[in-house]
Amino acid sequence: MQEQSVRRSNTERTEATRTALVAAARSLFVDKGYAETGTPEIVAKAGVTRGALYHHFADKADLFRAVVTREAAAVAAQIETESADPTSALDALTSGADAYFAAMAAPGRVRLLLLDGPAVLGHREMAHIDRKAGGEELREGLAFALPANDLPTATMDALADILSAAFDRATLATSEGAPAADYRHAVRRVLDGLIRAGEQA
Amino acid sequence: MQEQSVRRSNTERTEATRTALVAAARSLFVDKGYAETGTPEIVAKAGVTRGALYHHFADKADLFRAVVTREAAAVAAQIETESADPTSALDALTSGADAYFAAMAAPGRVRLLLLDGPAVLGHREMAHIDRKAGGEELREGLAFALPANDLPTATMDALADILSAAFDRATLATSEGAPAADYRHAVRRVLDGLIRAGEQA
DNA sequence: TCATTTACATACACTCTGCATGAGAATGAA
DNA sequence: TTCATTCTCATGCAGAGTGTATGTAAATGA
Repeated sequence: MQEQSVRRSNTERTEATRTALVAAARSLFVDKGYAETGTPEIVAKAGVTRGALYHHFADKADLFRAVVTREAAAVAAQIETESADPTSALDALTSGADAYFAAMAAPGRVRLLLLDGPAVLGHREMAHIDRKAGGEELREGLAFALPANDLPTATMDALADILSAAFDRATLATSEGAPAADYRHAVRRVLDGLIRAGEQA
Repeated sequence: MQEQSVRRSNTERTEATRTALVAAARSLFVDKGYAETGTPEIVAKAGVTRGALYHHFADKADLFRAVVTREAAAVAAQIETESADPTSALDALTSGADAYFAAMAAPGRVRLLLLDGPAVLGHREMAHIDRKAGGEELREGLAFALPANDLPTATMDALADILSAAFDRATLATSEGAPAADYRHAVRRVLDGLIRAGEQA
């Protein structure tokens, strides 16, 4: 007869250490940033050794990738649940933008997804992670708000790309203390202009 | 009587080593990125020792700051000389955006100013460097294109901020191989919408 | 001329990353 | 149940890199 506290299945052990590592890493990455956080500090907080880290993750960036992937999924899920059904084309876009701003207001998300993420993993991989996590609301919202035959698909994709960059800058600025109202007004102005120009065309 | 090659003033020596370091660092930062470039490699290429580097610069990031500051000034100067005088409000903005795209097309500038710069120095300091280098064309262009009494100053500043983020994303995307025409059309669409909405207000 | 400052060069201490080796626990087949 | 195999880690090591402290020669200027 073996005690339950000692006897653990491998899958249980794996999941326990992985989640402990991801949680500890997220906390430290948020507080100190990726470059300033060392793996010894992470494993100390997680209660394991560096050997466990390098057994489960290829390297430090791979652990960061796991943290970012979780976070992107959480943002997408929150947007999904909190987005109200639109009453107009403009409302579809602005409410979507507001849902994005609200989701990104959770502590640490700006640093993980907008600052360190692109720097460590690159913009290409970040875009891939966001897309896989379900971050396509903006492209869909644009396609709904603007007549499909008005703009070619490639231009629509580019438009969604630069608009998401504008949204990111707005969240970044507000996270650094800029008044949120100013950026909300600016975003609304841009979206309003797009809708009106689309209607007149 | 002393030979000229041996006898050098301190200011000459300082400027020579500083420019050699900045040039070598720029080349390596562009080719390999900031994190992947070590100070031993930089000083070897510059023909000096690490002692000289740490005598003239506080640390590796400070040397990077010197590189970025020079580059931002070069971009601002190129935009200044190449920008045509506008014939309309929309033309003022689009031609300014085109001048920015052209200036950022020079090799290495995307990596220095849009990728590694914000990651190493932070967005706040990058914005400060850009502003000190003269990167205020966009705010001035907006103020000229949109009626001043239409929007409060804070909203105008926020609008310029998120638009510059959109421009940066467009240059980043094209530098990664995306068709430039798609992003030019998307940018034009956004600017066109802003102007029209401003006129109708 | 000579004291002081400047501009470096060299050496060192420290930290971090990634890997290699090995031990103990879990798994699955006989 | 046994036992070979695989999995999950722990420990130790090698290499690289950063920043600093110390020493030295040249330049400055009184």
